[in-house]
Amino acid sequence: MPTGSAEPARAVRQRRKEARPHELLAAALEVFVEKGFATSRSEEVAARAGVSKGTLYLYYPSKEELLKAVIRHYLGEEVRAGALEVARHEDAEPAVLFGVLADWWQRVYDSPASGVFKLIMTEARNFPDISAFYLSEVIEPGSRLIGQMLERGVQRGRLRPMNIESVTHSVILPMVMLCLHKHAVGACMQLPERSFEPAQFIRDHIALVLRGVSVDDSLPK
Amino acid sequence: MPTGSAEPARAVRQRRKEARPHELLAAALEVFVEKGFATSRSEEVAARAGVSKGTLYLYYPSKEELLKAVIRHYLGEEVRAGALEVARHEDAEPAVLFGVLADWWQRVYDSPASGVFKLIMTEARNFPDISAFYLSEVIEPGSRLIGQMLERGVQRGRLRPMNIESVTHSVILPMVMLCLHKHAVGACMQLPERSFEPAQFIRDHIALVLRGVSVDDSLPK
Amino acid sequence: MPTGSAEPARAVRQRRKEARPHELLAAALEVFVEKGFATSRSEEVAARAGVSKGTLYLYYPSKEELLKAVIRHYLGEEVRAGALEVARHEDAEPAVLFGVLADWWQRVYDSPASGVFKLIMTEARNFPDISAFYLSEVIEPGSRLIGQMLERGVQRGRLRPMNIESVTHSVILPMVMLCLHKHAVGACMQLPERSFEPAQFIRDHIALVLRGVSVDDSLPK
Amino acid sequence: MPTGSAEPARAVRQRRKEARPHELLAAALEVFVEKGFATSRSEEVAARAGVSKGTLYLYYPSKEELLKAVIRHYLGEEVRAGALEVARHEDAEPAVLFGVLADWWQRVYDSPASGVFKLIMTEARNFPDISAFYLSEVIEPGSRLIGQMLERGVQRGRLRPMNIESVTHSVILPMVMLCLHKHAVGACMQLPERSFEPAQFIRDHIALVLRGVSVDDSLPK
DNA sequence: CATGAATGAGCATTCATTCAT
DNA sequence: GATGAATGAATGCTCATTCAT
Repeated sequence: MPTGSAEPARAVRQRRKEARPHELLAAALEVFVEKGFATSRSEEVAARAGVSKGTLYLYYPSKEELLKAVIRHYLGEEVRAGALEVARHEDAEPAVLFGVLADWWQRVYDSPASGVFKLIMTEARNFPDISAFYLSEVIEPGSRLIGQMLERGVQRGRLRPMNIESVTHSVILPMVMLCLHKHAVGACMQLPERSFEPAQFIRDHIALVLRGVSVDDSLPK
Repeated sequence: MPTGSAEPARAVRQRRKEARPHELLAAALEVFVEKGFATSRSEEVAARAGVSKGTLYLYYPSKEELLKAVIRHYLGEEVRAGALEVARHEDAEPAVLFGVLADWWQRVYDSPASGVFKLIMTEARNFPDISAFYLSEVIEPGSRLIGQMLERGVQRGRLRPMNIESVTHSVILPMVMLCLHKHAVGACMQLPERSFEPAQFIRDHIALVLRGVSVDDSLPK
Repeated sequence: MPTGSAEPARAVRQRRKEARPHELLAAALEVFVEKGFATSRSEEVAARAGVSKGTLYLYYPSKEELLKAVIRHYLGEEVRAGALEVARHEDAEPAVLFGVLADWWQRVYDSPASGVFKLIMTEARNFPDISAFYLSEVIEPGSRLIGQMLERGVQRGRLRPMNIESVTHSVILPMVMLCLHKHAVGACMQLPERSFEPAQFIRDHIALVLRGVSVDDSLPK
Repeated sequence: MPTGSAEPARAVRQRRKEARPHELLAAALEVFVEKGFATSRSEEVAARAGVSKGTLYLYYPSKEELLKAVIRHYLGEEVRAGALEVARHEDAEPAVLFGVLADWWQRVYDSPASGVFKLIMTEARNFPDISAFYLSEVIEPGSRLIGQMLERGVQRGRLRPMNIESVTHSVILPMVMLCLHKHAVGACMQLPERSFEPAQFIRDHIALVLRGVSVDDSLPK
């Protein structure tokens, strides 16, 4: 038996085997966001990843664990990237930092990761693990990051004194909502007439908040 | 023959029959928001309304129709009330109108109706009817109302020229998100330390946006 | 209170009360034949008789008892009538007796009683009472009647010697089958092209059998 | 590595998978005929085929489709076989052809296929598909076959001129009725005293009709 | 490792029957 | 008597999970 043909095959097999978890997570995210966790059939996840039902269970012991893995994977990754980005501009002007923020949201909104927010809102209550993870790995660090950003701006006299908590949420909540909307109503209905432009909204909203918190003489004329 | 004893009995029966739909809708909203539509058992809805499984189906032909009825009932009611409220202050100052808005959101947030927003985000994609209803009965009239409010402010020189669309969403989205959060992560996790106060946030956020769109010299010093 | 208006009302009520059982049986026969016993809803029977669900149970203690009453009523009645008719022509020629038979079948076929045969074939196995009733009240006396008719013809030299049992069934079975067909396939499909005429068939079939059992020289030329 | 132990296992599995549909159809026919379609529990069908509820639905998407498959399978098969048989004797004497007919009916009566006639009478009205199938696949070709047989007999001067339609039905209807009876009254009641012998009846009836339609001088003395 | 046939717990829905009015 | 609201047992069907191949 010639091994010449087997070796590349093994290589491909090897590659597949390593790629599997990612393929499965991607497929699962897609299906879960589309149909909701409870109404998603594990067979469809498997099919969309190009494997059979049985194979899915080789990698994740249950549908629930798969869900948690999806959330951990996609959210952890994006948040870490965002934190690094902000850290790199630590000393920048508020306007610059807000720009970095807008960029990050734009990226998240455009990526599949945006769907994870829908999953969290949908499933958090059924799976407290998810709430805990979301709180400790996303909300907490995210809020701290933005809070520090705002506080530094205040200290430097570029931003007005404010309720840091509230403003932080004023920045974050509409962005999360935008992601949710994209995968909920937005996915099955076209907004009518004067259609809504997410990319524009992200910039506009960040700018609006910036204006709202800036000291008067730093406002753009 | 004294009918005195029969009358109240009939009255009670009658009252129940009329009250049933509302009791069922309330129970359904509760359960659907808590567990998600797909994982809610119709028997639990019935039980929480104090009736048996079968009775539920005497009033709503299917779980799905029950869901739609819940959304139509709670959302329609609140939106109508809000529209009337705003209409009554048609000529008021932007600040006053924003105050009316904040009050309305506060009421919705505190009422069970807040859960409907979670239902919509959760189920819209599976039941396009819901998306259509939400768009035509909530988003459309709500946006128009706020849009007009903003435009009038601009015309009178109290508000800066702005992208009406974006600002409208900047006002609405975080409020919707707040409702969602209340019934998702918020329902099973206590926010830690510097705890988040929704009532405060509603006021702060509305004020922030107001500041962001006001002409400079009308800003509170 | 004037009793003048009450008296006729009582009379009507009385009349209704007495007519009820028949109205219910007629409605039940109709519905049972149409939908099959198991798929018939007792509410529909009641509705078709113009009363409410509850009233039905005032007259018959269960759906099953209603079924048995239907069969007993319609079948007993027709068979008794047929027996009398035949008895009245006891001494007639075979040809005349066969004519009486054809007339009886024609009447049964045209009346709602035809449906009872479907009910029996459909439900006999689930309710052995029905089989027993059918056997003892219909098959037994009917066969005996026809058997005697044939035997007398043989004794008088008008009919050939034959297997009485078989011929009896040759007479009866297609007639029963005709009734069944009327309420089964015949009720939801039109026979195509050279359409089948039941009235004609009844005559033809009886004639065919008569010819088959007649002594050669009594055959119509 | 010896594959000797793996092969039979796969073979068994394979064999089961191929055999399943037939096993299920056989079990379904049995149960449906016994209890009636509506009162048959799909779980019992599965159990009688030796599999679990879920497996049934792996092969047939619903109880209704299973019913149609049963009818199509059993009836189609038998009718095709009968047609071939008759075709093979195309030029034979009427008496021979009638013998072939009697044989076919005897086979059908003895086989489980006889139950299908009960199913058709029972369910046709609830499922018009079944009526259509029965008409086009059984009644139509069957009648044509017998009609041609009779016509050829007339042309050759062996049979009297007759109403072909009626005689065709005189041949068929009692046979169908016999099948019905076997699974209805016959299945739960023993005919008393001078017991009825189906095999004898089939021969006798065919002979009776043959005698009824033969030209006088060809009648058996 | 991968497959997909088989399983059976779980749930929506129906409807005969009851009973307060 | 008559009504129809309420009940809950019964059953079709789905789908996560297992395991023999």
